Amino acid sequence: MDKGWGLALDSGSVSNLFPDKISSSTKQQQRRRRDMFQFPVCSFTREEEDCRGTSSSLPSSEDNRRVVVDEVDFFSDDRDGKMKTSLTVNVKEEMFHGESGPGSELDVNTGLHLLTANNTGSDQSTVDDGVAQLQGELKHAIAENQKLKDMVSNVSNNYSALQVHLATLIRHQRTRRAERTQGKPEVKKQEADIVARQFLDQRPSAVADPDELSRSSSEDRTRSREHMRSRNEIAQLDNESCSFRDGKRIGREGCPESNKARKLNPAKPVDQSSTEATMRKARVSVRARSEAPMISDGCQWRKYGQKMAKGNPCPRAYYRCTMAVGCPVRKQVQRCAEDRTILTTTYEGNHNHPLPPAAMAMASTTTAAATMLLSGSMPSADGIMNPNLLARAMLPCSSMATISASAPFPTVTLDLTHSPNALQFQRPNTQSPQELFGQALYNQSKFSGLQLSQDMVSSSQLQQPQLADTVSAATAAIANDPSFTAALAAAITSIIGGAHPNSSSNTSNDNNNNANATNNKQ
DNA sequence: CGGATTTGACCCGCGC
DNA sequence: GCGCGGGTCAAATCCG
Repeated sequence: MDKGWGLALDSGSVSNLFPDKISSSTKQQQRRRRDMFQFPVCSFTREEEDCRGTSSSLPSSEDNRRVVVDEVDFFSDDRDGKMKTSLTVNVKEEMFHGESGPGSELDVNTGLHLLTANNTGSDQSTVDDGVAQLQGELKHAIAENQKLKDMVSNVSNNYSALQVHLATLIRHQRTRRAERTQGKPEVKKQEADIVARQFLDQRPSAVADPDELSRSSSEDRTRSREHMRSRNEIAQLDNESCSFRDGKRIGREGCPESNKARKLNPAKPVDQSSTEATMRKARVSVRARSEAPMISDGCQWRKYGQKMAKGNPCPRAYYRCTMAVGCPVRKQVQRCAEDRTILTTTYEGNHNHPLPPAAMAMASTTTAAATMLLSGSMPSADGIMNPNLLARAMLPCSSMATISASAPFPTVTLDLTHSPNALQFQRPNTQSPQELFGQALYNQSKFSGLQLSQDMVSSSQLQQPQLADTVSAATAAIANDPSFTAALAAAITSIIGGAHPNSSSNTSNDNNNNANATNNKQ
């Protein structure tokens, strides 16, 4: 009888070495067994087996009988010479591949074997004590693991909020700087008001003041038109109380003064307003191949319009984020005219609410891209950055990342359609399209944070030497320009937010289901 | 019945 | 001034 001592860990739980339950062999485990990642462990009992690498523990095509390993010693620390506790995992398999035949069923024993350094008599009570002690340690580890998970989750959420806050503050700072240089106190004061109110809008919707909510909601609805009315923003804000009453729109004709005021009160100089609109309206466009009508990105969207765009027989759909009341994020989805399998999704705005892990990769990446774009388009101490350098550095896994600063809105385009790299790091079979897409973006954004934490990037991702130059150049540029702090923060966020893609699979699946349900309706 | 989607109308900026 | 195109609204409709 072959007695196997292999250790198999679900790759999805590598980050969690202490699952909630240490279960004995179950049918479910046996089914999952085939999908598990196996540690290469050498055999210590078979003399004919020497440690020649990972293949020693894997079955060969000629011999399906599993090569076995006796013991994996997890807790070999024997400093005090007392108990030496080993966690051993038994895997007894008669056949490795023959699960379909009778008698070939896997017999997996994941029981704990405890060895003691001074076990002269193999005292059963000592073993029991060891089991109890180990179970206690496991419980403790499980509890700590859960705490750490919670902490990571909290940090991610806080980072999202801070990101929004930071962008607002930067905007505010620039407004103030412009105020100092151009000195039009009255108008500028109103601008500052707008900024402050925008920040109020960006708070999570949990703020409970009904008046505030009503105003926030109405402002959000009108904000969508800000890019059109940027020259007359102040006048429009003054008229909003007329256009919306108790949070309900009373019609465009309900306030005849409004349009008149817009035309007659160009309260803001063109250059400043356009700058502000640009800050708000930077867009991130993602091109990806998908047969689905919409790429699932972890957020919930409500369709609010559809238009035929010129030069494209495919209609363009307009979506609004519905994960929180008043979330300003919108997206446009349109198929490419030349290649109908390519879906172009254009994102605009920052979420004003915490995001589920599945949406973090996308949101962080788009935020990072937008921030990077805006930072690059702004004069810095070192002059103006080359935006395409930024794009390439930021998204090196994408074969094509371009920035278009042309009117009306600066847009970063991330082209995933030619990028096998962007999708090649996936676990096979098990990921939903949403996870694949989010993971691709996660990989990209993680790569963009290469200099921040190289150890976080797997070696497989580093096997892209052609990217080294652009990444290094971007690193130098970023290091020399403090204005990229926000972008770096976003990149860090993307790392944190996507650092546990596997552990977020439940959430992402939920969201994916929701999104698919939405898609199916379309 | 309530929420999501559809779709025609409307508004606005821009170019001619 | 007018027409065009992009973007949004909201009543009507659909759907679970």
